[in-house]
Amino acid sequence: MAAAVAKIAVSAALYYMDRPYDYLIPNELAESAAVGVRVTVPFGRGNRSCEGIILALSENSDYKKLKSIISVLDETPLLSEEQIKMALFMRERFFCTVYDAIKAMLPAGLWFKEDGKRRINDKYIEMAKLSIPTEDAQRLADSKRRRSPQQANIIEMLCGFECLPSRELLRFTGASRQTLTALKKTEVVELYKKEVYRRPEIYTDEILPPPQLNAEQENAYEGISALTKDEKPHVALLFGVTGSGKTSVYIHLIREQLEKNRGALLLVPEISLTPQMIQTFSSHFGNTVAVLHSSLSAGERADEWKRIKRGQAKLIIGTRSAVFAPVKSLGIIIIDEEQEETYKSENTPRYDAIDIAKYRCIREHCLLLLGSATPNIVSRYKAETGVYSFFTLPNRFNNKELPNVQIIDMKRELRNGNGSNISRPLYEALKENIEHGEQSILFINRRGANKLISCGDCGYTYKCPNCSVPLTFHSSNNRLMCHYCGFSRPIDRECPQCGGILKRVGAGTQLVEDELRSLFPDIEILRMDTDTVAPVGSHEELFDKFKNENIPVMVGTQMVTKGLNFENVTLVGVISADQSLYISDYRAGERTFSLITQVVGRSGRGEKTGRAIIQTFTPENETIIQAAKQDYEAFYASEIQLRQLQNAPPFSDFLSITVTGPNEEQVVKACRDIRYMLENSTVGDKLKVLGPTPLSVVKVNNRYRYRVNISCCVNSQIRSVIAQILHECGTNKNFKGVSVFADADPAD
DNA sequence: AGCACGCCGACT
DNA sequence: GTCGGCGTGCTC
Repeated sequence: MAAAVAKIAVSAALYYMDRPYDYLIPNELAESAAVGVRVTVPFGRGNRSCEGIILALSENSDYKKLKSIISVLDETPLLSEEQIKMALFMRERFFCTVYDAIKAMLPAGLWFKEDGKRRINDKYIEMAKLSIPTEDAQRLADSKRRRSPQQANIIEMLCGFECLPSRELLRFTGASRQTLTALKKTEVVELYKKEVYRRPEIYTDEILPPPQLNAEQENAYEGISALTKDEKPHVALLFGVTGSGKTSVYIHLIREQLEKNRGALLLVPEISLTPQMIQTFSSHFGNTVAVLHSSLSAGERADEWKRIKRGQAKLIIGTRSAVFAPVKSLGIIIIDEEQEETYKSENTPRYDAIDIAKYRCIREHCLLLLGSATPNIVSRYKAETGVYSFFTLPNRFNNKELPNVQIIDMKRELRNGNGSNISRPLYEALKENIEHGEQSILFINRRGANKLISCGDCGYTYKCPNCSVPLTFHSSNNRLMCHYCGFSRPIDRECPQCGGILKRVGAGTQLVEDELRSLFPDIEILRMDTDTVAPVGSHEELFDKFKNENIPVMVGTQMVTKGLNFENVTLVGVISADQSLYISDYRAGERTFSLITQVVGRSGRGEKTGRAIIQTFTPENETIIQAAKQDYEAFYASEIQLRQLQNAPPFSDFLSITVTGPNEEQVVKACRDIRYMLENSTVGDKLKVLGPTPLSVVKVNNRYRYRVNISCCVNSQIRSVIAQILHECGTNKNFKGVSVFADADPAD
């Protein structure tokens, strides 16, 4: 008996009403309605049609009044049974709908737009090849030489190749389209369509041999490689100080897997900041590499996806969402710079790529390798307690010396009458570097600080009318903008309140650049921040310019800290080390340590020993001192004690339930109700509930945002209580007008 | 969310 | 009498 009923996840379902809905399969769709295909179904009172995906087939249903599937959208299933299982896992783990999970798992290009029209088509090009044996063709070409030289040229050219794209063939021979068509008619040449991939350009010249490993690297490689041979899935942490050559170890591990005909997945925090890394991997693995990241066009993304699915690409390098790549017989997942927050998604589904990677490793029997120069405290703790295997590369490659680091007290600078962003010692060092023709990088820690506009007389600042934040100045369009809702307005000539003079405050890149220009008027300065680098690939251009033209100074935010190697950079300045310390988040210390360590590591990558200058208003701060010494172990030792005292991760997990809505009292009230429900639930005694607390930016787009924080040891029982509460919030009329979502270990 | 069903006020 | 206000409840 054929299946008559399909269990379907529908797109219109909100979290609290998300469950498999049963639909009848009409006879004419009996063939095509398979598990994993998308369908359209009527849903709700009005029977408006919405998209769904078939999760399972069944012979009957407990439900009496079934509706029928309207149409089937895919010829072949988009998802395997295994991927459907993963979507269900994601729903449980990240409090999202099955459909949200599936959307995150597939490349955007595979989807119909909501209007149902725009779809990514396959791309074909026309190819030409000989349809007669080469010797005959050669003779034919000779005989045609006088009467039809164009035809002869084409035939001759094709004798040297198996096949050629028609376009190229015509371009090289200078022949016209008609000539080629004539050859097709006489059945000398065959024309056919071949599918091509819209591939993002990657550099492949010749395949380099794997790099030589030193004893330390060899050791780590051997140990990790042994884990890949175990039946049991493992997680390993590779702690390698900056410059210790983690990448070389990765290359050997990946190579080993590819040789066994297994796939490899390499996740990086942000592709645009790691062009050097991609180039390195391309030069070792050539065309088996696929690159996945957010700035690919829908077509490119869909094509890379196909190459992976067909097994043509075996090493996939990508950002967070690449963790879903359909790699054939996966052997290893490597997550580089695992402490980075970019692996956690900030919008629905709020998934953590590391959790997904662990899930895949268990299901697909492969190894998960987390790599970092400054491991996440939780990961390091798991390594210590034996949950993860632990490997270290304690020395810089070739035992290169660490940069000399100097901490500058900015309070003292201020007392000595220097109110600028550049301290005296930093100025001296820059001057010296410029004189020696060596390069310098200045890093601006912009978390928290921004380019504000304020009145010099009355102190007036511009506020966003929709959000509770000041507006920041953008030089690219000369307007004041809100980072949260996108509101913008032109800048006034004078203070709208008192008519005074408006000026810029805060250590924005622009401001530091201006200060540098007045200190060093004849020197070229490169500025790198989100203002200057909007278009795709422009990071790379700027980095190349910096390197090739030997520009003396580069000023930038976050993006100058990532894995770049510039041999001639011998000075790194951290303009303001403090800002990220004052964010009320248990990760603040960890983040600051990692950031400073990374920037300092940019200095002295070449022959010469580098130096670094860290400017701070709190020179006695332990974290800053430890980062200056690049002493991760000392930092870990003090941080883990602190975590124990605070009962923060890894000693407890954090979860949050966030409520947003246009009415502040109502939002706060909803939070209180949720808190009450949590405390009086069956797991109430296992939770510590805090809040309601406002988010750091309490109002965005005219919606207030408050949250209840839960500290506990998460388990499925607790998750199901939270799911029940979310369900209650969706159905109970007291929660009308507010929206509620849950998040495991929120970043904010 | 989005839509129908339902039960009370001012209109041809 | 009835057109339409938005409160209530459900979605296979």
